[in-house]
Amino acid sequence: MTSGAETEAPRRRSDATRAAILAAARDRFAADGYERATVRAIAHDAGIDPSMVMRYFGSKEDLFAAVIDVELDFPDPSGIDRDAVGVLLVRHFLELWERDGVLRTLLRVGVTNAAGADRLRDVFRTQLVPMARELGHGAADAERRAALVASQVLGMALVRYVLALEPAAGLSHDDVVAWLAPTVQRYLTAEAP
Amino acid sequence: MTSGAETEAPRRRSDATRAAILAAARDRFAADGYERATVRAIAHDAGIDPSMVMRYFGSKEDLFAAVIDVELDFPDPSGIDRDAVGVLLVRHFLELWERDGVLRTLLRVGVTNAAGADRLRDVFRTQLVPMARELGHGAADAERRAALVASQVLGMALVRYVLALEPAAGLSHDDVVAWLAPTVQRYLTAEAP
DNA sequence: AGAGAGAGTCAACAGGTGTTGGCCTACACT
DNA sequence: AGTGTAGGCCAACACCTGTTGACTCTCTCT
Repeated sequence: MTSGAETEAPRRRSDATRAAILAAARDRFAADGYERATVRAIAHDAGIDPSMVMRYFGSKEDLFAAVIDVELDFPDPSGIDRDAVGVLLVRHFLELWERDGVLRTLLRVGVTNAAGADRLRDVFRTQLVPMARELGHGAADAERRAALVASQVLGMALVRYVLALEPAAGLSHDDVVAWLAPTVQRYLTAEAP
Repeated sequence: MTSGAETEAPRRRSDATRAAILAAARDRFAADGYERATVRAIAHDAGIDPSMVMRYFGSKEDLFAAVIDVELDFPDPSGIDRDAVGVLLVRHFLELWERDGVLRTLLRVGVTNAAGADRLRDVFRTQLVPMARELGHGAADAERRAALVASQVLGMALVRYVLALEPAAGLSHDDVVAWLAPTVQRYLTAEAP
């Protein structure tokens, strides 16, 4: 993230610590899941005392909420090329998954933690469903198609980043796009079977 | 493990307890994941003392190993109908997911627990890869195709049973088959892109 | 009937967890 | 220079975890 908005320099030196805690927490949650990512381990990674985590974020749960509260700029659904939406979406997801660890964190934690699952459903509802609606489907149909897309995209993320199932984890971006884009394209634009 | 050696009826009344613990553990692991499924909670569900869990299974880890050690009879890969493999596989998976909770347990735990992830990779390697090979693909290609199938099938299980993403969770079996079977069919039999 | 083992309970342990409050230190401002 | 305060550490708390060993009950076999 290049901070272009802030014209003033970071006055408080606490800002650096706060950022360090957030980064350490993101990585630990992504690597270990919610329960096994201990406050002590996160504090150790950030180079500070565990009690500082509480002072800055209140509780472990609030810290996790702060981690998953970042923006996940999806492509603008309005005016997308109807025939290229599959390629566009798969490529975009690959970049999103690999840029920072937020989506990986979300997936790993969402499986056991209610707040994580909520946020995941939220991403689905505010990003994927509008895109399906933009392609001209009614409300119920759009939700169904968005869910199908989610199943394929999340499934690939699962085998690739969480389970690290070897052949999937080693596929190039182009390979993934070549195989998955037609699937996503069909889920979004093909006639209902 | 089907105990083929014992021809006699279950003599010991401990067998009932053992089964009760296994069932309670399966459900708790599936519902809460590995860490949050405590030995105390499992024992409570099974109606016995926590120490009995240890006496019967040695440790929590061994208990989990026993839970995921059950057979998951997949369809015989030899002599399958090449053009119907998509429908066959998706329908079979739906039944497998909903019959007992083992696969759901595996998915939920596999995300944070190494043993669960191992077993999941094992299922993939011993069941899905041979099926791809049976369809005439070389070793590397078969693994790639099997991984693609796994991504779609596990992804649907994820949104449907773990995240309970509403439109997906409410789809009928026929709907799921109608949408997913062509995807799986393409991953297994279409020419590589 | 008596003995022995199988099945089960109880209470406690050692270690790890999130969380809290008191104390120290170093900097910024007057 | 003196002082207030933000930033940080330390030690402890209450609780929960997996796990253990001693004890009791109850059936079965001789």
